[in-house]
Amino acid sequence: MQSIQDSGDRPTQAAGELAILQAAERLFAEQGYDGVSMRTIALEAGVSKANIYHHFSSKEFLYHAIVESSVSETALLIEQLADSKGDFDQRLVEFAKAHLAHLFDRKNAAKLILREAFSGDEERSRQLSEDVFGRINQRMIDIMRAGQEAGVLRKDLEPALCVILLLGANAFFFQAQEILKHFPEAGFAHRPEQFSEGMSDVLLNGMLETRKVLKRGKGGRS
Amino acid sequence: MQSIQDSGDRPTQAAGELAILQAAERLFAEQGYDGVSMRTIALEAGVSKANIYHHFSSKEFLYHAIVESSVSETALLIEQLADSKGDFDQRLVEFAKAHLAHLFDRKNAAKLILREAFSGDEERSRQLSEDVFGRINQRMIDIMRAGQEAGVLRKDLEPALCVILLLGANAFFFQAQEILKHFPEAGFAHRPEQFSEGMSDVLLNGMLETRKVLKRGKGGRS
DNA sequence: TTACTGACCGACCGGACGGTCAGTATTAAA
DNA sequence: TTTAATACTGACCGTCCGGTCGGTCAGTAA
Repeated sequence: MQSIQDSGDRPTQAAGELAILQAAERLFAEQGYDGVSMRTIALEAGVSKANIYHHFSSKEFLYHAIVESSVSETALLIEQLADSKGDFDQRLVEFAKAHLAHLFDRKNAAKLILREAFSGDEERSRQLSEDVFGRINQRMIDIMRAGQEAGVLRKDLEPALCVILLLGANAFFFQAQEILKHFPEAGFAHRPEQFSEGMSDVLLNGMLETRKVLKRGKGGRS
Repeated sequence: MQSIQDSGDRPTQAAGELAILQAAERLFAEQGYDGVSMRTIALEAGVSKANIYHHFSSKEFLYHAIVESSVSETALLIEQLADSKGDFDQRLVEFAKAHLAHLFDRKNAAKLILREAFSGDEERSRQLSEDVFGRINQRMIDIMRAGQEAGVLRKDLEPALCVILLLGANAFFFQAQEILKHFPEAGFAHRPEQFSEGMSDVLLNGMLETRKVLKRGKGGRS
């Protein structure tokens, strides 16, 4: 539940340091690097600005500490998710659902990483590709390949494309949720797992060799 | 091709004003509101900082002028796209392709709007919902409904979900392209229209009542 | 008691920020 | 050619920025 470093990696973590990290993570996620001042972070954390510099050598350093913490934690969790067992299509549906749930669970970290990824900075995006996306992308591609060899997944599709469509749909829904809530017709905007079901339904039906009925109570309204 | 106000809405538009708008659009799209200073815009536009204030009353105002210009232009173009003729599935494929092409064509405007949409600001996202996304979303939903009544589109799917999956896939690809380029397996990262084909293939096969072969040369490698 | 440490603070620095203003070119109608 | 408006500029303002510095204080080990 808590965001940053719940168990100490040092014997005694100063009370202020944790407060700083938590406040900074929230603020950076909400307003971006340039949108947040060290004064605001200090105020939010209930410490002096000088105290931040006692723990972190610069604003840049503090920001990266948070990003990297989010990155490594997220990468780990998602890699674990990708290790699920079961049928190919079952695994995919479960993963999609868990992945989306994770995004909302660690909202700030996810926002921060997406912000970082889409910032347009050449160096950052390259590094993120290696640290997070590359690994989980490769993991997912392996799963897709296995699905193809098992004769379940269509062989004429690029595995990477399937992965991007799945992860992209989740990422987009996560980013756009606030906007989707304004659309009266998009009831799923308020229920991520409902979106997940529908999304998996469409994508899997488009990607599998033979169609499958995923929903139980299939009778739609009207 | 040019970004902002090619035909004058005033008899003589000051040379500087256009330069300001173009520079500001590019910079805001690349670095966001907080990341760009009025000094930088002035320098890039080749005018004095005071001159910007002669044409625009504040930084906020300049920013909104650009966002709104991007919004109205984009909304118009996309609504026109949605008016395409032909078979239901043909229309959808064509639209998806044109929509993605448009994103890349008007890169700065698209970046700006997405930035604005996902900024998390309650008011902004609400306004954008009404001004751009709401209208084209509704237009697309109508098309989907027509597809359902014609018996082409699966009736057990929420139309809004189909729309979001389609537009979301494009938006995500546009945002993530720089990152995708780092993935050796994702060849489509360098060719948007190739992504468009694959994406339409999967989505349509997942959404149509009966499957369809979209690709002509279907034999994939290996 | 002394010596030392890490956590923490208020006050301050140079510089960059958004924004203003008096004044100078430039243009076009009279 | 005068006049009036518009386009434009350099110098300047108060504020806030990231970052520094001298110093306080509680804890602890010798």
